[in-house]
Amino acid sequence: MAAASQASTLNQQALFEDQEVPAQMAGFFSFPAHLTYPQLGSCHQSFKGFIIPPSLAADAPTTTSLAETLPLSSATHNKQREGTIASDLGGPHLLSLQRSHANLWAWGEVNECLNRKRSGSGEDHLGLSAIKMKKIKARRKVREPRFCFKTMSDVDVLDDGYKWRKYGQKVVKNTQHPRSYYRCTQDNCRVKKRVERLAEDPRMVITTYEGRHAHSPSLDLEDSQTPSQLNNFFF
DNA sequence: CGGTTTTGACCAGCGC
DNA sequence: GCGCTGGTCAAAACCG
Repeated sequence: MAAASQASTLNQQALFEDQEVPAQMAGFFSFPAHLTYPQLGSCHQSFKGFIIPPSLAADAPTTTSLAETLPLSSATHNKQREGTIASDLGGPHLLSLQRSHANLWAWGEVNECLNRKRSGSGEDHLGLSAIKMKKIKARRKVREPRFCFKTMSDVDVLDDGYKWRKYGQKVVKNTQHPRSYYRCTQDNCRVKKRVERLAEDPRMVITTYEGRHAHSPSLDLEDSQTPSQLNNFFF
């Protein structure tokens, strides 16, 4: 489990589900290391991410659909196009997302998707068929809030500061890489996560968190930063 | 020896 | 109703 927790270069897309993400947050940016992120906990490495607003994310509850809806190229294509989150923050302005020219590509994509969503054009939203959407909505009723990352990494498990126990592994249809299932080891914490590699590009790891931690990240880590200050980083 | 991983079995939801 | 698929369980194996 923990042996695979050292990722080097990360390049991620983040999908916030069932959460209110400020509209100004959508886009590419860099997550600094040693801050606490919702459901991720304390990240011990910096990574680049792509936030999808909940208005878009709400219809993409599975990692499969995430992979389908977000072009793979958007992560790699924007390596140098991200804004930044200031790490020296405090008070209400925890986030400082720079909406620069260099970020236009990402913003364009988000806005385009938003417009499509608003106008309700077509039967397909983000490439999902009506049947699939129906299926997804049916399942969403009983699901905890989820949060997905698409990561370019040679290791599967992101070091997020929490302790996980693997409880299953499954070969998913149409993929050559198995999906692994993890559960938070903390008592009374029902958070789960799934880790799988993208069929189209095995370099990409998709991590899906389900539920919210009811506790702080593991204390045996060197990070002594007060999680309470940053637990509501986004929310 | 206790915690973690592996892996086959089982179950529930869904489409046909 | 049946078969397929994803998700979970649980016993055995593994490891520090």
